[in-house]
Amino acid sequence: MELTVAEENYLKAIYHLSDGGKKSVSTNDIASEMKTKPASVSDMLRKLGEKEVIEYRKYYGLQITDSGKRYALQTIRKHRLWEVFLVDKLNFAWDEVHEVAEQLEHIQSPLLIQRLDAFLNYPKFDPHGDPIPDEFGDVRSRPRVQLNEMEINQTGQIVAVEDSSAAFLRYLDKVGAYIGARIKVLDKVEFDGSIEILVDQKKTIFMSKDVASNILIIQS
Amino acid sequence: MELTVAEENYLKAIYHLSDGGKKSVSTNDIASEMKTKPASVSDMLRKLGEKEVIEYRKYYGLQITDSGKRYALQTIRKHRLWEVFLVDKLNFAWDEVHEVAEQLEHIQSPLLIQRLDAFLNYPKFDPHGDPIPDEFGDVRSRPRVQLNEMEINQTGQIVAVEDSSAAFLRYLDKVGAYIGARIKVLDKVEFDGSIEILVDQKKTIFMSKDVASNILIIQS
DNA sequence: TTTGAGAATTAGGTTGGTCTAAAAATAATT
DNA sequence: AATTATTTTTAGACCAACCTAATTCTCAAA
Ligand SMILES: [Mn+2]
Ligand SMILES: [Mn+2]
Ligand SMILES: [Mn+2]
Ligand SMILES: [Mn+2]
Repeated sequence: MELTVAEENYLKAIYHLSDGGKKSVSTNDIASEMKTKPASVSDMLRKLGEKEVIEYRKYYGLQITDSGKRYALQTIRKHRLWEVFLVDKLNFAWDEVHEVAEQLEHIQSPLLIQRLDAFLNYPKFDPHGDPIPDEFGDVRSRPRVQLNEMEINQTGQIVAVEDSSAAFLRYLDKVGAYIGARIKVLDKVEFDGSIEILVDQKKTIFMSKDVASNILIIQS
Repeated sequence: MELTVAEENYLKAIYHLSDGGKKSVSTNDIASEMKTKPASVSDMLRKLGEKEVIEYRKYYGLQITDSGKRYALQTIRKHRLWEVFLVDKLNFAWDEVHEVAEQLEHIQSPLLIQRLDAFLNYPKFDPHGDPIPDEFGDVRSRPRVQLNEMEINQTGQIVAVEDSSAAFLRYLDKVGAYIGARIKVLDKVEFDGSIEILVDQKKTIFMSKDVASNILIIQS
């Protein structure tokens, strides 16, 4: 069975809003995420229910099915692979890729995705540090901590940011704290929670607790 | 103004069928090209007329406007750039690319196309030897060379013959050197100017300088 | 110059995706 | 427990893109 572009977008939104099927999602939540009206969502939920990618009980919410999860993860996989392509190969900035990936994720061609994946050297994370599901929908998830929660002398790798505003990304770019950078905590200031880190064993940078709390690390 | 995916596809078909606005096209021609019914075409022609990308007089056919040509050439440009990407970067065979390019050509992002063009090193021809319009819609008139003037390792596509005698055409047929065939020069013999070429990546043929000088190639 | 074949258009219907406004169901408050 | 507020669904409509069947138009042959 194949899904329409709109169905793919709804399913992806449902997957994200429900945190992979764990939390419950409301019609209004979906509507605001999709920038449509609740009436349109009700209509779509009925259709998604008929296609059995969600289990839908009127007025009582929905549950994404295993089939639905597979579709959602497939779309997420494509979205993130394209984002890697745009950044790594076409020199897009982090904050320029989303709109385009939102379109590219709907291109139908298993061969294309397989080849793209190989061309990009089987990346495991997208430019925002989010994990790329494999072709079976498996997501390798490693525990991520906020940089401000790390202790002195602990080390790790920057894998994601929680604030992806252009201003924040520009700041990171400027100080050289890019995704993938290896870091070590050199010092922490008790008073205000600010932190000093060593980036890639060569550059030392200071940042406020506020900034650090928006940087996600996988420790190693 | 923006065109829908369907409108882009119709306009591209009209552009091609009319040979860039030179020949007249019938509703039935469009219908069979687009694999739709004539009734659907009439409907679409009315819409395209309203958007002034064609000039449409009921029962008397249509004329693509300058605006329409620009849109068509833009879509063709994107289609062919993506084909180059698929073949050069993702190792698609040149007969596997069309379906996917048919989808990719509708992605809306001027920046994407600009960057893709640069990434591919500003190619002038697609994998089928068709010219890629530049960002202003200008198509470089395709310089044709005689096969005997090509050098070893150069590639191209057979586009015409200068001798159209039955005997010559019969010969071409026999060796599989038909119009449209992609060729690569494998070897040249200094002594008599004879040449060895690879046809469609599978068949090797020898020909005299005399024969080769009657075959016209667009290099790519 | 009438007529008939074929081409093209219109009429009316379907599906997907959206909307507003009205109605119904659930949740919260008194 | 009753009433009000909020959420959700339904009703009815619109637009894009298609379809089949009926109609209209053009053009060439009788
Ligand atoms: Mn999307
Ligand atoms: Mn992302
Ligand atoms: Mn297309
Ligand atoms: Mn081509």
